[in-house]
Amino acid sequence: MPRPNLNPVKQLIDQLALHDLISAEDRVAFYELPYSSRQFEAGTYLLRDGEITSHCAILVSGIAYRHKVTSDGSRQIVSICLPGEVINLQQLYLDEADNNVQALNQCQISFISHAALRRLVNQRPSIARAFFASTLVELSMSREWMLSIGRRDARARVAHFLCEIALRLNIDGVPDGTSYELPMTQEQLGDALGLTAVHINRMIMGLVKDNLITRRKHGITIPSWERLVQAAGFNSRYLKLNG
Amino acid sequence: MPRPNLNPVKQLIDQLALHDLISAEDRVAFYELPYSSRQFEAGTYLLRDGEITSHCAILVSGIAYRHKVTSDGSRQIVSICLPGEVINLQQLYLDEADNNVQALNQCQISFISHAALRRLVNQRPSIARAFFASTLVELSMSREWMLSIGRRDARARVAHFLCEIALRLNIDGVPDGTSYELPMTQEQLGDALGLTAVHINRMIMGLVKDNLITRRKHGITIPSWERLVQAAGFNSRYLKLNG
DNA sequence: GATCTACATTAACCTTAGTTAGTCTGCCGT
DNA sequence: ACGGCAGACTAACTAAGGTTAATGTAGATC
Repeated sequence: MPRPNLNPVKQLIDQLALHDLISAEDRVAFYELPYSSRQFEAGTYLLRDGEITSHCAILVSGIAYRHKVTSDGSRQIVSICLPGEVINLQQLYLDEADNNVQALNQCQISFISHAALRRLVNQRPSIARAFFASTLVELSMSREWMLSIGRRDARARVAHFLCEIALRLNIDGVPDGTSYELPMTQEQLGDALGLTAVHINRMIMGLVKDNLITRRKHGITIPSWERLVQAAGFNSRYLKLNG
Repeated sequence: MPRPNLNPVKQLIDQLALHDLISAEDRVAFYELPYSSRQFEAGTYLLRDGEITSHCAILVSGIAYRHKVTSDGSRQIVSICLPGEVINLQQLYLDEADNNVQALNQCQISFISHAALRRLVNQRPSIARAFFASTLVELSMSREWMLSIGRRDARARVAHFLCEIALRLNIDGVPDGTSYELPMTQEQLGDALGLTAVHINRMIMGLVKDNLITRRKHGITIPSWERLVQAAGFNSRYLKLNG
């Protein structure tokens, strides 16, 4: 159920402010941007490989995933998009999209025209800088994801993923007993972590058996953050959340 | 042997100009930046995890690799840096480095102070934009790398890597018979592709046997670009080299 | 030339994760 | 209540890639 009065621009600013200061004047300038909003059902493509867009799409509520497909059809999910993120920031300056984004659950998207955003960014170096910083963080996250896929074993990979999402949803820290909804099938988890759904299932069962997580439908609960972090070899530094 | 009169700023501009237009005025402003240069031997760390830098380091000549290490010590190389790239652009706006960069062969690095570069970028939105675009391309490359590690089999992974490097070194295309030097050990290749050195060896031997590549020391020759591309499932779109 | 060292290469064997093929469960629509 | 379906779960088997260990080879050092 989408909350009715989420302000897209506020979401975006809050996201940018995670990694850079946004002055009061910048905020005012931001709030002058015109936008329009739409709801999309789970599964809808929010961006398609090859697409050329005229508007930036801000994910206001819901969760989406970004993925690429090899020439022989297997899929790799390369990131999870959470609210506040601009789904197609790449298209602001590059032409064609080279990846897909799909909604995991119902998503509200707000659109701001490239022209308006480019103008804002050209007039306000500090806003340009905030977008830049946020893209640098995205790059940092993608490097950690590579490390997971390339070098962690399946169990640590799953645990690491669960840690990352937990922390991104609870940026001030994850007290023991924290729960969150992860509306992903095990097949999608597999595509995210470079594994098969069957093996994801084995690993999840293992984590549950060892009481590193508990589950209820798509809800994940973390009884002990420290123990999960340990199993994952997780270090949150790459998320750049503190400072 | 480093060529004596490489101009670091020119290298940087050329790199940026791959993905965005750089006006004559921007170039002039660029050339006013003060810099200093140094040579580093193969193996030297050019950036260390945790480091805070005061200068941007432009790779002027040579090849370097960026890597991260898991808590239990295995290493994943997450990108290859070629001349013109700023090795630590992240540190211009974020504090601590969260990855390492090491020289693969002898590298010339030129340093420009963060302060000077920030000033330039603040005064010239078009330069800010060029750095942004180049970072977006880096992000795009890292996504393709994830796709390789997560979903391509070992043989395609090696072939894909060889394709990417060939094209980045020969941005106008790779005619049949193109050769290049890849100063990487098989262990480093393994760390780049999420495989072991032993298995890299098996795959390389296979590619040689099938005449997809030929070798001489660290030199790679590609007899048929089309066949290598085929074996790799390679599509260069993600490199954003044309347009 | 003798030796050292780093790296490439190969073989034999092992482990992790993939594959296939099912059953089970809960939810949805009628 | 019924059937249909997507997704979770399991088991048996396979295969890709990892591990270990040995041999080969070319430069570098003395």
